[in-house]
Amino acid sequence: MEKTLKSKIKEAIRSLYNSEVTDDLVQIQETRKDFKGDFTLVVFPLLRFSKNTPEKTGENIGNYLKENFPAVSDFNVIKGFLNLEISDSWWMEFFENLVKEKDQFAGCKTNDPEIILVEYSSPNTNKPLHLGHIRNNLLGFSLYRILSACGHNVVKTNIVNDRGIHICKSMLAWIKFGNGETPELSGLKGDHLVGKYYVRFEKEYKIQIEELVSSGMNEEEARNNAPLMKETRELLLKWEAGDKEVVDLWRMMNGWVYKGFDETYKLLGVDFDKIYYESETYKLGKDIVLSALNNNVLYRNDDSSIWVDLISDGLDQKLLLRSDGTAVYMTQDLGTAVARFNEYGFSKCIYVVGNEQNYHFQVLKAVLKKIGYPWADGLIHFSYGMVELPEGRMKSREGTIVDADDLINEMKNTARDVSLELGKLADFTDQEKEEIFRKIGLGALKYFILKVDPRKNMTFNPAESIDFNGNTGPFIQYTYARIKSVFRKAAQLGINIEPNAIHDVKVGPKEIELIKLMRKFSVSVSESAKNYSPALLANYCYELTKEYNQFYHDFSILGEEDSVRDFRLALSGMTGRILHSGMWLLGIEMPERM
RNA sequence: GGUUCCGUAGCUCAGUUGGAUAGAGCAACAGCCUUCUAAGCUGUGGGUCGAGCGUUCGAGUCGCUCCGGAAUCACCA
Repeated sequence: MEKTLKSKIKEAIRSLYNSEVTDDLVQIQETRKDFKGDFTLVVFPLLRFSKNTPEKTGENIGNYLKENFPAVSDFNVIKGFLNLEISDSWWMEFFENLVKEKDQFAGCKTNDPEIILVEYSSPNTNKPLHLGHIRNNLLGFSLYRILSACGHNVVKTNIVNDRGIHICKSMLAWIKFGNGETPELSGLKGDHLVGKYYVRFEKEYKIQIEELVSSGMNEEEARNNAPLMKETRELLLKWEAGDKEVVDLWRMMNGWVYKGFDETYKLLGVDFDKIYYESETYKLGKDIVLSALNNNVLYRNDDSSIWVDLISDGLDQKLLLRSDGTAVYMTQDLGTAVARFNEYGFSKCIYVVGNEQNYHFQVLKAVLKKIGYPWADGLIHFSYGMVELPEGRMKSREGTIVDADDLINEMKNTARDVSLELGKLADFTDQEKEEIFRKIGLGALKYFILKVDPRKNMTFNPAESIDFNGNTGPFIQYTYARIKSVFRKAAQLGINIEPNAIHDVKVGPKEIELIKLMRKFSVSVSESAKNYSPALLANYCYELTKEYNQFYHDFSILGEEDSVRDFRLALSGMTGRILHSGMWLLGIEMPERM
């Protein structure tokens, strides 16, 4: 609509003032609620063509449009704003086309589809997933769905940090204190079991440090000389040397962890097309660094460590390979990026990684470009803010980490408590009930996290997290369930619920309001894709839900004469379809009843 | 100290490429269940958009300077 309106307005200016104007001067926006009209043209930028007052200019353009463009039924001018009213018949026509459209995302499709990689999750294999990972996974997965809906070819990838000193800590603690404990024997989820030994390591390590400090050593020395740390380093060296016993243990414990992660991913409803392992990409990274050294792009320090100088890029000098020749984090990320490009030839690779790594990704991009990979321009760090608790940041030392599995369970339990207290779903089997509680609990969690602008740090209050009122997932789910309920009832009454059953019917402002909001659906999907922000879409879903709820309360649907009833059924059905699609893009399931 | 990000109602958050009188929810108070699901709807109160200056017809939005908070500046990942 805006597009045709725009060209009509340009036509008007051509005819009235004999001038050509550029698109950016024709500013069209939705009319504010308190004024009459649907779209508003801001006339201020056009005054230099009309050489007239804002009021007169608005008047002239309005008259021209009303005479030459049937969709514009009327207009009014307030100060420098020309409010245009779109005819009811235009809106009805729009709505009927929307109902007929089979592909819900037809309006969102991009003109130039790209191959896009989205990396998310990126767990370490020494501890279970926590609340921060949940935000990461939800953002990444939702981004994948939104970009796909816009017609891009999107690959979901994950990089697992399965190598390094941290996993050796868990291994060592398991060797020393584990007594052969396994997930099967203990009944513990694999990632939790390994995490338990990581915590145990830190605990024992701390004791050793304290002992050394009290015997007169300074803290840094104590950290390096604690027997446990020495043993861990030996373990790492053995791993790098390929010691069979160590590698077997590493394989076994990582296997436990992966099994645990898979369960959590399944609960969250996320998955991946391709998983990369750091243990497989760090060698490629080393090769890249060494060959760049030969081409004089990098330099070697006196102690034979390898560095890159990025001072001319406004960055610093950065280590790429340790003096003993082993890889650092950056090394493997270089390797992973190249491996990905070789495999997929992406035009964009989006890294969903927390904002504490902003600097890392600036460097990664700069190094790749320096080495000579022009495609590095397509690397995008999708940086999101931390999740804080009301008491402040999550800290593992203080035991304030919110575990992902625990949280998901807690959400389900709360959903169950609330539902049962409201006395709902009495006629359902236990299994059906559990399925609905799962959808509601997770819907609450996902929506709560996704509705916030990703860039911002957010506060997550576990106690109040499952608010089922207001701007929440369950509110939207509830509205959807009610729409479904109306249709069940209609079917019982033998009413034809086919969505094309729209006859001539007089529409009121409330209906128009709903249709206008429906029109914004594909816009908000496109905007979400462009800004990499599922939050825009989430807030749109809320807006539509709120509008529909008022409609639902103000009007009866089934109790009207046939033509009105069918129209309202069609409106309800379409609202349900859009809400379902929107929430699906966010990875949120919609229950048919709740 | 350098760099990047954030600051909107008591709390949690929206606010499209700069547009009209600043938007929700929660919390508080007052109404609405014989009626398609009350996990809902309606109403009331609540603001120096961190502060100041600038750019212009117009600034929560753009620029500069402060103030406050976060992250980062590792031979950790």
